[in-house]
Amino acid sequence: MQLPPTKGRSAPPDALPCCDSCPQAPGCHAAGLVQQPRRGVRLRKGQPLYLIGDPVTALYAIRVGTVKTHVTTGDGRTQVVGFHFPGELVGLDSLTRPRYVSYATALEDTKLCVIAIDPGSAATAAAPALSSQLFPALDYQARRAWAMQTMLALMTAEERLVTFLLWMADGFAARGFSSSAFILRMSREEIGSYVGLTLETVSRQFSRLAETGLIRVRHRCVELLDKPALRIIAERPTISAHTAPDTDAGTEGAAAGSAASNR
Amino acid sequence: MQLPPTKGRSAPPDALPCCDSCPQAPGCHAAGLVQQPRRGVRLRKGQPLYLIGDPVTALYAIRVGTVKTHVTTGDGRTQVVGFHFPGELVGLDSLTRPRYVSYATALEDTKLCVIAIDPGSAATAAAPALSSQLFPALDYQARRAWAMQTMLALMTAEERLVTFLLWMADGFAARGFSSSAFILRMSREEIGSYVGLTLETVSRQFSRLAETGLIRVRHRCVELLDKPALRIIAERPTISAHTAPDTDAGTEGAAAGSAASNR
DNA sequence: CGAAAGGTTGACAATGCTCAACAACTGTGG
DNA sequence: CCACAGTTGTTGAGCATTGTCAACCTTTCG
Repeated sequence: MQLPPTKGRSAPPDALPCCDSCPQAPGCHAAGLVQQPRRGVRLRKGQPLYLIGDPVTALYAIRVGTVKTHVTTGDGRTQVVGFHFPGELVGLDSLTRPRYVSYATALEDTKLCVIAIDPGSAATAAAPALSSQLFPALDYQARRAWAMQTMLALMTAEERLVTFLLWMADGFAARGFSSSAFILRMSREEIGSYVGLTLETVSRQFSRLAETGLIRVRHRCVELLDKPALRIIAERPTISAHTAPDTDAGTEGAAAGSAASNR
Repeated sequence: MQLPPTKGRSAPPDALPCCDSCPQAPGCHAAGLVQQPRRGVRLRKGQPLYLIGDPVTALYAIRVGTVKTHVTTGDGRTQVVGFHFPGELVGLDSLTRPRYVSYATALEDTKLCVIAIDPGSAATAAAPALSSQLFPALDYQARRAWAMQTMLALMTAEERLVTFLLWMADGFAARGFSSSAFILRMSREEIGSYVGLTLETVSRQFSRLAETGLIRVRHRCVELLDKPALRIIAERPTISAHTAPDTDAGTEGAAAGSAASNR
């Protein structure tokens, strides 16, 4: 946690047992990605998996643990761009690039599979081989980025946090865990950075939701007490798939008529 | 502009001359995507290319014109998710899905190439065939979504608009046009929706930038008078690729020490 | 046990939104 | 070609949400 960055990267690549014994095998985004036996990496809480600017040599699949990807801005601010959970791939955003475009850091003790990438071949040679496996993962990534965009553009603080909690809940549910009581692996500051709020606002909104009886928070332990109500809050500014396709709502130019506004 | 949605889609698919005569041929994201001769579509200002929920039958490459992709939210608000310019692909975000996940609407009179997609095969059969061509486009899309995410999460109104203008300028420059004087094809409201602000704020910030002498605005006509100064404003909260990787700045856990904050 | 990190809460300020009036431009029909 | 209506853009005043600064509490971990 206080180790110099290099330490994390040189972590002993002890060979872990392969997918057969992996708890994430079903539903793993890396399933069948490479045939050769994979190496593993272990990270302790706070250790970096890779740094921005490092040469891209591998893609990682999480076996156990949680990882955040993040960047820093010109004026020293930190921006979390993603949280990654067991079965997910880390490093996808850098796949076509020679060097990583973000940091990846373990939020807790974490074990990962290393999926080696032929240096430089990512965008070209690897494409045919990987694409059928990678496509779903890329698609997933794109869809999530897209959801983030609409969330950041037009949600209030409350809506953002409720949405975030429901995303977390869905993630836990997908992995067979309770979706109504779970532990957040990240700090308030990291949550805030991710959803575009300050840590104080995150804390306040959590308190407010708790007062209302919708959730229950103690430290990083969260209970969703009224999921239907939460869903309503979160889905207020969410995309409506088929909003009356026959009305002229779809046509542009007439958009000014509607009371369209942001936030 | 006031036509029923169906009209736009049934626009006469008059066969346009192929890539040889296309002004966008160099740098076109669709270059070499499909061998067969392509059909074309023409849209007039305000006409939809496709509607959310329509079955995905094609990908489109813009020959001339500008297209916006947008969605509507549960409470009736509109969210612009992308502006698309000549040489770019439209419909990528829906490529792996059976139905379009957004609207696409022409912002001005527009001509497009139709790249037919075997229904349902997008995610599977098409993958090997298309991937090598599609990869750059998907990568580009991912990178842009990512930039949007950081912009929406931590930029002020001024920073967002300057960034937007510079993006536009880069786009024009890449197509051989002046990057210091150009015409915005979209309304203030559409710009605002895209960058997460209200149209009033957009207007006000433009005025303020004009007062400062950094830009010059009349209607939709924009001149960038002091691009270096604009760059400084925009890059203030922008990702720094290699921020002193050796200092402890990269390590997490110590992040609390730095005055990291959002917005 | 004590220090450090993380979380909560309060007071205040400011950015950006809402409502509203008005001005400028576009396009259309007489 | 002009006048009008409709649309788009500008500007102002007030307000609300959220950020800032700061103090204090709680948990964790050495």
